Amino acid sequence: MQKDLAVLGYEELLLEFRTILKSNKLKFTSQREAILQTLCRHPQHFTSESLYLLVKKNYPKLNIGIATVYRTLSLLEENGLVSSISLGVQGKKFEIANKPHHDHLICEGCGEIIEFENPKIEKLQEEVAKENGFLLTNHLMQLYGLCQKCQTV
Amino acid sequence: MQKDLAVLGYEELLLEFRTILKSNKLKFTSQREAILQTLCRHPQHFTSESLYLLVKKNYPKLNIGIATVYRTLSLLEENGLVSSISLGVQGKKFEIANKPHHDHLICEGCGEIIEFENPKIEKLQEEVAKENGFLLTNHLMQLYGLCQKCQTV
DNA sequence: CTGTGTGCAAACATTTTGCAAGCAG
DNA sequence: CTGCTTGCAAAATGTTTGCACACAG
Repeated sequence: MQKDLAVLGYEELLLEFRTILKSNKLKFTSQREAILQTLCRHPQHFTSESLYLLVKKNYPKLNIGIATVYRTLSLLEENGLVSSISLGVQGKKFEIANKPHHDHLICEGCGEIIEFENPKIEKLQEEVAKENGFLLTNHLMQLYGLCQKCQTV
Repeated sequence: MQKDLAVLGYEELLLEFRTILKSNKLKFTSQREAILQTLCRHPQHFTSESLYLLVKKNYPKLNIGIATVYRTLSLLEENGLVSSISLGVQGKKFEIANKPHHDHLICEGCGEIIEFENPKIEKLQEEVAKENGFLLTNHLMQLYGLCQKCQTV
């Protein structure tokens, strides 16, 4: 259903976004552009709040509101340009979806997030789903632990 | 660190709870008992709200408050008697931790949750952690899809 | 008795919504 | 021009906290 985005640059994502907007009769605004641009230039994991603050800082003239950030993130997520993970304590985080699916290793000490992919696990997940009669659409895997640094503290 | 609870019945969990309370100089109250009992008798996945409503219904004399449910769930979770998963849309859910670790298959159609365990995946997760220098303490894996019923609708 | 636990309501944090004005197409 | 989009503030949601009274130990 959803186009595979592989590893896209900003230009391609922007084009993708404009296409989606057009086909839904939505408008391309400077706020939406600023949010997409910020997500692309900072391939980190944002909370709604932290993304809001960064956009505000980088585009002071825009006078953006937090509601717009929420609305745009929902829009981007619905269309597969952004994906989110919900961490327990740290709340929900978003990242630009310009690379293939991956999962997360999360340090409980310093909060660092490492991305990884493991095809063997993915295959086993498919098997589990099949055994239970499920048609898999998505999955979420987060490994919690201590990174090398935090183990020695 | 945490005792393995295997598959315990209510009596054993109750004893465990009382021991934990005593060793922390906390008190065994009828509210705490009612919450533990309700969790045991209904091995489903509760939200704070749904657990609150059920306890309220089953123990009308108790006149329990939602704050007590939150406080007790935190207490139980800290001590490993309850575990929680945070679902995207459906919010956070709790279940009694009287069986060994397992993960969840979640139907996006009807919300049904199926539990499973898969040692092969667990082993691969350990490997991923090791490759990244992580010391694993915990993990979360949720597979989303459509159950057999919902595929045909 | 003592100090922990409770219900209640207020406080909080986060996200959503209604609205009038702004602006893209 | 039209109607989608915005910022703002209010509302809604989910969770935590302060307090005076209750009650377990």
